[in-house]
Amino acid sequence: MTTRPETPGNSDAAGNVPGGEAPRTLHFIEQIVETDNESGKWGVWTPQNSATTVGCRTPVGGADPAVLAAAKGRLGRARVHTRFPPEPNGYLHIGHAKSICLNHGLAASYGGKFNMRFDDTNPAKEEQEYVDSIIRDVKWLGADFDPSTGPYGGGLYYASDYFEQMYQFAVELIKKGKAYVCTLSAEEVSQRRGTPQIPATSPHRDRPIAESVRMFEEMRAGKHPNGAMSLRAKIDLSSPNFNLRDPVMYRIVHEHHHNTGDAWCIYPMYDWAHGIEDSLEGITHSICTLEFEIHRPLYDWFINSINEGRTEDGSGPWGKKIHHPQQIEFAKLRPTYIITSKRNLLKLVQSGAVSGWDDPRMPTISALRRRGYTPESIRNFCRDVGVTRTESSIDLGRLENSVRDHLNKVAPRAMTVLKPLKVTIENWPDDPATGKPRVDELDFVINPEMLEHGGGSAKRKVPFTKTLYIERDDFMENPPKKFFRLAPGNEVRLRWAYIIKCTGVVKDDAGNITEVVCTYDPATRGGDIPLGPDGKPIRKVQGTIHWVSAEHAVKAEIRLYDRLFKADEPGAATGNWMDDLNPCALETVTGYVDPHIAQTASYHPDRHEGDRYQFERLGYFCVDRDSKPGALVFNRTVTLKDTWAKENTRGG
RNA sequence: UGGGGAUUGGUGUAACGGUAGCACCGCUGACUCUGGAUCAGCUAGUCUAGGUUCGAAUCCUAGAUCCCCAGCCA
Repeated sequence: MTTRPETPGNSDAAGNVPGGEAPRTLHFIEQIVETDNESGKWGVWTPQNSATTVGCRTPVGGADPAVLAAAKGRLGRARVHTRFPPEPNGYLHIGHAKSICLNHGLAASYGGKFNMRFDDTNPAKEEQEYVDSIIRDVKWLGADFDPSTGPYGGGLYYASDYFEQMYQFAVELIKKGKAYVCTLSAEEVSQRRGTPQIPATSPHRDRPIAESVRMFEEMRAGKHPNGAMSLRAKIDLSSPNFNLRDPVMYRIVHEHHHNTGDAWCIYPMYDWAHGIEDSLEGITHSICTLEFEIHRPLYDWFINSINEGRTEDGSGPWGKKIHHPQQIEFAKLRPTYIITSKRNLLKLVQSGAVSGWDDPRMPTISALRRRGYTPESIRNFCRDVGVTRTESSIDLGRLENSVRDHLNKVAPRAMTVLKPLKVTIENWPDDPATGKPRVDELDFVINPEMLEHGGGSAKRKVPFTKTLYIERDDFMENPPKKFFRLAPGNEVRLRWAYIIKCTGVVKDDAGNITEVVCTYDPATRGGDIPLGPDGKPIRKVQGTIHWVSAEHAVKAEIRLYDRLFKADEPGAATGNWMDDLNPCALETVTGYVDPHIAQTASYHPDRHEGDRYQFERLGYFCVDRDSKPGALVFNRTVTLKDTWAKENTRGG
């Protein structure tokens, strides 16, 4: 059995931590990398190829010497160089996270480099806003591509920075008789595409080379309108693989580009551009999703065609051979209960079904961040689901479990009441000095998990007095069996405080319960349970509920999020995914927040994150960016597991 | 009815001709000042049919099912 290599850094993007969990078997791409490393397929890192590539937007100018030293440890190692190449035509979503973790994780595991590259070859769809958001999201996820801050950073690149080089290569292909200018309209090309049995046709594939060169120059010079002509590769009009039926390499698009402005009016197609981008950057393993598998012959054909007539030492008319990376495909991540198509996500945003790309109900990285997800939890999730060529769908519950797992360990606890019910402790004493109800300051353990993990017994105070709020769900006048919470005549523990007993209820004219009256037992303060003569506790309460002091708690807007879709595969049954939108995916309530949290919780614009907490017995919550001084807004990231609710529904 | 892929418990994933394992979900129980967490246990699987072999999830043959491909999108 093969297992993961030792990680040069402290932890890789896949989330493996030295000395952490048991070694994992290698997934198929790691096995390819290992095989390549053993055979020396890609050579080793040298000072030359370790330096940043031409076109890098993040040169290692004032780099931290320590980071550079780490990068130096790369020298002599087998070369592994990956990249994440999104088109900036939308926000990144959870599916992209898998690719980011995979690519960055590979670079980190094998002491290689990871490039961030924008595949920005279609100005009609791309925007600077998307470029900015993608950079923000990739960095936040922890896939540091900046060579001056990340040991595996290979730099930031734009495909559009290679346009001149791509153009020169295209001219070269024309001159080699491997490409020609075609004046068929898009519609005509489509009509002549043929069928699996019938070959395509093109009247222009034998256009004289000189004429194609001249016309291609005219295309670049802007002498022709959109769609008037295109540059096509001369491959095989009868190939069963339609990608090889003389695919278009360049089209005319008179449109402003977010990076190159108006410098160009011809733009390379994906297949032509992508291999060149990978090659120029020295990428070893060009990882993409399964639907590109059928493009791989074309990926290879283009690079081989450029290399035809080229030599290793650069002698001869065409110069030196260019690097030929290996394309590898894997199955994309498809979680249940969400959609990831950029077109449909855009529709959600534009239709107003959500408030924006970072609406916490969205599956985008920025939405998950706003919702309270941690980068660690997303990385762990991506590691857990694995990397294969099998198309599968992942239960969204696993993502939710992942963030619960992480937040359980790191989130401070607090008590907050979402749907309040007033509780009066009728035997609570007054303070003789003021004549008002006494205020008790009780100890509250900030995070019992950290306590267990040796993180100290950090505590803070929480005020208790005569009038409290508890959760409305935690009281029932006529409770079913196995209801461990408050009910008439019943005892319950108030978390970190006293055991109380319900002695009565107050109702309004309509018969609704407006208040619960209780007595408290002073001997049970702070969790103490009086011992009997036999040394054993004289009683045991089954339930512990959370509470806040009515006088001290602070009101806050709390947004309770649920899944955006109520179908595990939106649209599968209804035929229209919009029909499966969950109308209850957002419920806003005014809750009563622990006064300590109300004072200290804040949003951090620099990190685009708000403080995260566990509101005990309810779930994990974080401060939203809509918060204003004195008016906090919280998002519910995810609920806690609730076996009582499950039991309750099961029982009917 | 062309070509390219895929198929292991409910879900995801290991196995690389030699004991079908792991995780999640689910179910039991223990523990617990969160009906949380933690711990222990249980349930459940090789798409089908042939063949090769001492031995097949793995190799061969045939079939089934699902996904991708005929953008001047990526």
